[in-house]
Amino acid sequence: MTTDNGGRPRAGRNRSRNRKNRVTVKDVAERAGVGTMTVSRALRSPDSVSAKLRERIEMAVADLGYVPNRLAGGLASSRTRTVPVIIPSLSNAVFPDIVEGISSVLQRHDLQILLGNTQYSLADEEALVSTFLSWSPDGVIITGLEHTERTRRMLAAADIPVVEIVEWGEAPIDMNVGLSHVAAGRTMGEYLIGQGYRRIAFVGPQMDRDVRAAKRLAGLRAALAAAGQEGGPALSLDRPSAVRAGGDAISQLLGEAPDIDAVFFANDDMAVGGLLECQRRGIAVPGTLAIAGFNGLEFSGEVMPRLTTILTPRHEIGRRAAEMLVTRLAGQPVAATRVDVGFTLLRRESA
Amino acid sequence: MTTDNGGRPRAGRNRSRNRKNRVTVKDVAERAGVGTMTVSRALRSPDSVSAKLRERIEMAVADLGYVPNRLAGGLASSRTRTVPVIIPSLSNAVFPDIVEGISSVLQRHDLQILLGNTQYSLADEEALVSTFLSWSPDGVIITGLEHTERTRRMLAAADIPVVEIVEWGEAPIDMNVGLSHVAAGRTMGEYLIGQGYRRIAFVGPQMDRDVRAAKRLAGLRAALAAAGQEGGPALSLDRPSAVRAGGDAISQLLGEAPDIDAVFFANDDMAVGGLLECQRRGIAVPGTLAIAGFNGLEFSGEVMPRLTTILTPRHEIGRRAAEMLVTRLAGQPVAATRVDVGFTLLRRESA
DNA sequence: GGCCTTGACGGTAGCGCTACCAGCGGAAGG
DNA sequence: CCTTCCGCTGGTAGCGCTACCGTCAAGGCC
Repeated sequence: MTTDNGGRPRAGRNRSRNRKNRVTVKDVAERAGVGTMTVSRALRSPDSVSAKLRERIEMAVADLGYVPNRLAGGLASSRTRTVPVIIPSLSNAVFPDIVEGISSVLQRHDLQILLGNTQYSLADEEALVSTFLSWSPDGVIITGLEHTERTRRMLAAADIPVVEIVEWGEAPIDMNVGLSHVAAGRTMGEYLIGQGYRRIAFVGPQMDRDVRAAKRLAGLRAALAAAGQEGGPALSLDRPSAVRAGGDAISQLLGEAPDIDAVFFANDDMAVGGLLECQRRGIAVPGTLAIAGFNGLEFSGEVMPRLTTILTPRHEIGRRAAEMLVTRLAGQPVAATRVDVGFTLLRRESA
Repeated sequence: MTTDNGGRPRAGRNRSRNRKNRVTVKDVAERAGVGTMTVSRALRSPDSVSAKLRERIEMAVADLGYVPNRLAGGLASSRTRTVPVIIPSLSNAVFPDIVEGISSVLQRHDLQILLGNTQYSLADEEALVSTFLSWSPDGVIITGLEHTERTRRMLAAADIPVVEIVEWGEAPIDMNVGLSHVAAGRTMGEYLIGQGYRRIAFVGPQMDRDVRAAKRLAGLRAALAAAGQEGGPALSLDRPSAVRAGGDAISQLLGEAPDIDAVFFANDDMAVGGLLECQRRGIAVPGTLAIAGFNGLEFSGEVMPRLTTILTPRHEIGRRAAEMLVTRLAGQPVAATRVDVGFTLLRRESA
């Protein structure tokens, strides 16, 4: 047992005891009566070792319970089978879906995820990239196309596959999978205008930091401009996206701009919050006020009326990003290095 | 630039070029006119180096853009500032909250998270633990108290702080933060019985794998038994928890056991799905059918009627687990190594 | 049958860092 | 003024693994 309930301060120093008993390649090599290199090869590329030795080595590994030390391997080869995944937040339901998609591919290829959370801060992102690179990762998956100059430089200099995800656009550092949030915002704007709404408000979370929410707003404004319309107010909340935030936003909007006839929320959780707030207040949706969301989270299709929203293929973004990375790592060419996964307007009842 | 758009297969082999240019402690030492050890010390424990040298070294580091190689450092010291976090799934909204809590503490202490996803499989968990340990992590955070014997052995032998989270119980490997899911299930059962419900059904996701959902059911059954009642059917779905799954479960239950008067869902997302399905079908909640959930996800309080549920302090679990780990790593004793964070029954309108 | 190719195998030299310990100079004490 | 002690500093020896290349045996060829 490693604990003694009282919580003895098990020093972080001096793990030598731990080491003394450690099984190394050398032990395996001796046991199998071969050289260390043969053991190393047998484990990494079994085909390059004769069947007989391979078998002996496998037995020795099993007998001794040998687990290779990845630090040593990584140091020697600068390949670590490690992929940092850098996202702005986990509380926004969008990112777990993406990470799940990434994870489904990477785990199959024996690649470990290092998770980093930037809190939508480019400075934090830069710090994360720096430490992650000190792990000699085999590749990097990072959210968005906007980074500090130093972040871009470090990633480019690392000479490993880099996939920028979620947003699709020009001049990625290396590879890119995502969608145009401006186009998505415009599509929703055009749809709402086409439905006859005129005073369309927008609600986004912390838009000074969440660039993609801001782009959706830009798209909406483009659509309004093209239609020669003015639209309604745009609200940038000072807290992360959440159901409750959407409800509060509705209350605020109704106070400030009671003439609005539609609200486009930058995220479904807020939109559903808005929808439910309307129900509580007895406001007819979409009769009095139309509500639209973004992302196509599962429960947006379960509320009544169902939420009109834009479905983003989050799992696919993660999966494809990971696949591109894996392909590159296998030394194969990646057919398309800039992938626009698009989006789908879900016309439902709320707008 | 590292890309050439066509996707040239950048070989995984031969990163020597990369290496050649790498700035090492030696370069910094030369530049600052000191020995490598002094550089190493200046970076890890600045106080043990004279102010003059420290300053010179800091300048050299900045000038050269030195970033220490963590693999080499880890190999030499067997300390890596790395903490694997092992959870069953990211798609269950519960776990992102926990990871967020962990992350908020660990990032502050310059500890990296290695994320592992077991898909509720103990065999996958064992494989994950094995690879993670080969990284010489400084500690481990792992979900649940049930593991394979080998998993437990490996973790105990690693001689690092281990925190088992989410579930609270006897004989943890090392430290433990969570709550009793049996007690929580019983509490909800007692409440429902107290409210006069008699035919109480239960719906859980993949209960052969999700041990904690099964324990909530066990708690409910204990409450029913104590009250001398029989309850209703228990449904174990064959897919992960989701809103849609809850709606389908309601449909199935109404077909199979139309006399039920309450449904206790093992998760809020399913419960909300059930609630919304009832609304679509015009079934009065709680009049005809009461609905209860579990976890206290945010939107459970926004639907109408609001969902009666059990609030679990997910962020707190993550935060405290990380804090215990950090305390141990600092060589300080942890006051309580087994922490029951408890739960709160949220009596609302749906049951 | 001798020579050269081919492929499996192993020795050795690092990868970049830190633990260990020795050295050295200055402060304190006799 | 010399000794003792202490704290800063740096040389050296690994940490455990893999890249590189040399060795050696087997097989193919003329």
